[in-house]
Amino acid sequence: MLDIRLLRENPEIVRDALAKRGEDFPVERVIELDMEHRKLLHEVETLRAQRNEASKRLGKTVEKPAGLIASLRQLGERIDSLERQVAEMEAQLEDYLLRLPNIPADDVPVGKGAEDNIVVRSWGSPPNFPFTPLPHWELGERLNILDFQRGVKLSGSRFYILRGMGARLQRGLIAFMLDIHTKEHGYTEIYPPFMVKRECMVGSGNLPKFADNLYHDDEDDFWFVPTAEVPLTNLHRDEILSPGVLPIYYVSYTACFRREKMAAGKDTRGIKRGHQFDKVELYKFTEPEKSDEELEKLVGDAEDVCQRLGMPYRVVQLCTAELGFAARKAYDIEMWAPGCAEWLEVSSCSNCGDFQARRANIRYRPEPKAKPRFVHTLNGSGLALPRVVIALLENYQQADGSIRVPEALRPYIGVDVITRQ
RNA sequence: GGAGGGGUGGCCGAGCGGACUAUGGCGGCGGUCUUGAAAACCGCUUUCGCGCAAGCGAACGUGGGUUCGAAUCCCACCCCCUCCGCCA
Repeated sequence: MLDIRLLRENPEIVRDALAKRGEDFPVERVIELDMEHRKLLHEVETLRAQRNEASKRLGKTVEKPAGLIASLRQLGERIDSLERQVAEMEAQLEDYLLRLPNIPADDVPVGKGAEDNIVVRSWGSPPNFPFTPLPHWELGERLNILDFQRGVKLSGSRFYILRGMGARLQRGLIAFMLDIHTKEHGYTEIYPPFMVKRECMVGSGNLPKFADNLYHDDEDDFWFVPTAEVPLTNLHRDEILSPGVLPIYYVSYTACFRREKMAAGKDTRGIKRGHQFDKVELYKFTEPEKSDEELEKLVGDAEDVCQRLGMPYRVVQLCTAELGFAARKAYDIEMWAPGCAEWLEVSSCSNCGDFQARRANIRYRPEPKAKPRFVHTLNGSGLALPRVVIALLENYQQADGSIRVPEALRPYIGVDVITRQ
């Protein structure tokens, strides 16, 4: 959520940001509504002050004059009706504000699509195969560690089964990543609920605008998390953090659930895009002045995982049009997958500034007794599991279809090579 | 799921129709005293909105209602505790 004052005082900044993102939004209508709202609020508060004052006097009298009570009743009715109008306007205003995306940072490249993203660095080089590398779906089925048919039997398209060393590989990767981030990068591990209340989805920015990508339980109004970013953001919802506690670093493993309502058939092959996937997520709460440098460090923490796995990757800075709703600046990390010959997004690291902090009301006190300020929040995958599994299978495949396990991962997997069981 | 009890400021806890943003205590901060510290004593200790400001308004789990006026009375819901039932 943006500060309404920004719209009041510098609407051109908001309009400019929307144009850069390529989004439409009724900025004028919101400004108008805000003005009407304040006018009415002022009116109702003046009347309330009158009532409070008269009511206080009435309390002190003994005789309780009927005329005064009658006129106060009338005043009360007027206040009541105005209050309803004010509440209605507030609800409207809030709904608009909740649907307004974050303002891109000044150093975000302006662009219209993925082709305008900028590759900021690359690491490693694609392996040279003396044979034609296979895509992971073929490798996985030959090794009997991926089972697509039975996934569909159980749950339909975009579901799959990991079997034997496939499941072990994913589990090992999760433990491997969690260990790196907790032991070496200073993150505290959190195991959160996978279903959360509606307010949490609003706090993180997923509701009200992106309801159609979320799974929802009607009976109890639970929402399935599309990423651990949602529960992690809300860990400190409605809190004022004490001086000295920032920055806070959290890392969390969760399953993630997404409807992925896109063109049927897009990315359906393999395990690249399922309705359920695992992810290790990094999250930071920082002081506003520190969030830019913390984003760079966050990306570095995610890259570290790629490097230890020896996987070729590149870091891409997202242009304005590609930026997520809540983000003011973001980088993606993409691993090269030689079998399906594409760059796979294994991480997206964003600085959300105070956008989520405003929605979720997360503040901190810079000094004892100082006025609370909104924190900045950052999130990044560290990393998304199925895609790392894809890249690993495809990069480490051998001529006989077996998979070498990267050195660093061996303690977690227990074997040096994955072969057909 | 059933029965009973309860939700008040950072924490404990009083208030049960008007002077209550709210007694008191703890914790925290500042001061007096002291070579220093402790003790004792004194003072300060929520947040948001509107407004240039003075100031005004709002919040006692949440939402409704009664009333000139609600932390206080009524209704619904949520959460916590205890007991029972069920359960990985």
